[in-house]
Amino acid sequence: VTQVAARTRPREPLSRARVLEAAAALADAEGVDAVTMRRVADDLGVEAMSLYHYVRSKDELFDGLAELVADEILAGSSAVDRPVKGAAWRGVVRDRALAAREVLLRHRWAAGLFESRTAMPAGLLAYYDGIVGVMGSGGFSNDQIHHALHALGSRAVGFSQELFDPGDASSPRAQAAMVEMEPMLPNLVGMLREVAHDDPDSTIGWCDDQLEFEFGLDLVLDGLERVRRGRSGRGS
Amino acid sequence: VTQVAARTRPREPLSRARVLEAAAALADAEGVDAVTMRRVADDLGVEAMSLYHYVRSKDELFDGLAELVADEILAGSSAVDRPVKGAAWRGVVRDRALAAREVLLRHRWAAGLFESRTAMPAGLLAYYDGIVGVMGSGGFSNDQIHHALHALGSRAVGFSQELFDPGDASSPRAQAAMVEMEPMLPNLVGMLREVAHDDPDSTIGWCDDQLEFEFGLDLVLDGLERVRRGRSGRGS
DNA sequence: ACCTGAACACCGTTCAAGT
DNA sequence: ACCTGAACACCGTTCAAGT
Repeated sequence: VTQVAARTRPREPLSRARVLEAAAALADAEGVDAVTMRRVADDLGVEAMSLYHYVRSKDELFDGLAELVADEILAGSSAVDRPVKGAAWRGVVRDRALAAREVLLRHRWAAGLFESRTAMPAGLLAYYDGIVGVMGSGGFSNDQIHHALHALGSRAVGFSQELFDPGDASSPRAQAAMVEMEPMLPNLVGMLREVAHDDPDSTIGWCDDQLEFEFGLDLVLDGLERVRRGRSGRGS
Repeated sequence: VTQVAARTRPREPLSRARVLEAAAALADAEGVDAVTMRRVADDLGVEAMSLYHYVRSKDELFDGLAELVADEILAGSSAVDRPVKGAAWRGVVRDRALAAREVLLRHRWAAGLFESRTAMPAGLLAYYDGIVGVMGSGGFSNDQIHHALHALGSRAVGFSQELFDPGDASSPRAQAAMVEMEPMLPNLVGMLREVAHDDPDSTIGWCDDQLEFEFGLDLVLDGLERVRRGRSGRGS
């Protein structure tokens, strides 16, 4: 796609940063499966083998992509930095999670990348370090914070699996599928029908992802605040 | 691996079920990346092309694997079926989530499969239908149940991303890494040091996955119970 | 009907060779 | 030093052919 530019300025030197940026742009545009060594090289107007001077392997290239996005998350969350006393921790953690979410919505392939990599990107570690700091200032014990990070799970970095998305609600095909499934799945279909009825504006799908993300996030944050205040048996 | 058996009984006919079972066994033993058409065929003592009589493509084979595990989850959770009135919903949903977790611990590749597939396996839909039924009997509105499923996310089917697992805690390599990272990540390293100190028995890693899974699950379930009782602004 | 062999278009990666 | 071309060992998949 950018081959014309590459030909016009043919001596722009390759670099690890340029390789990663090209791979990220390709993943944004065509999905993570489109990212092959040969294709990234092609977009850079170069041969596949040239990439190996800046990246040890394809695996390491994906590690680099994960770091790229992790750094964006860290940068985005650093903007949310106000003094934390007591219950104010909640707003800061919430806003940081939502800031992280915005980054991941720009790079939808990144969530899957975080899950598949074994090593945690340095930027993500730094992001977590900030969360730990905020919660510590808020009055949580380290043990409580540790549990809290697990309880938040990927929500802390702005995503949760969209495991439950029935897809396009209003299409004739979906409506027919609902009728067909109703005998097998009476409770589920009944629920979906009512949800769709209550909110006829959500024509694209049944589920407002942003709203549901915030509902789940708030549910966990509220629970953690109760732990912090000692109004729960947990976290002892 | 089972080629000897295949040679001994050379006329055992192929079938979609046998193909899926061979693929699942291979994934259990060597990870999901080892599952290639050629390798599955090899394990069955057959040529790669033969599989295409029972499976449209590799993608459809993975769909089949997801369905296999989903059916196991459904079967395992069906065992948890006691009368539900009011607050008893919580115990049933909890036990079903933990039963689902046991299945996923036997097939560690399945969680990733659920996330990567776009279509939800029929068994998982049936599982969710059961959860909706239980929560409905417990007194939740359909709208509340819908939010609840999103809030539970993958926890409802027994897994959550292990996004935050620092790995082997007690190895000299890890200890050296801690010292090295401390200036950059003071809060995180401080937390981990204290957690490791409080629980010196967890020598394999810092985190007891089962305990953390239950902590997060209970936090969400407690929050949902509060929603059910109307003690929260949410769920209106 | 069920299975196969050869072939095609793709991969990641190695190596020796170019400039 | 940086990039390349040919080659290797693997993929998923098509197609025509075997039994």
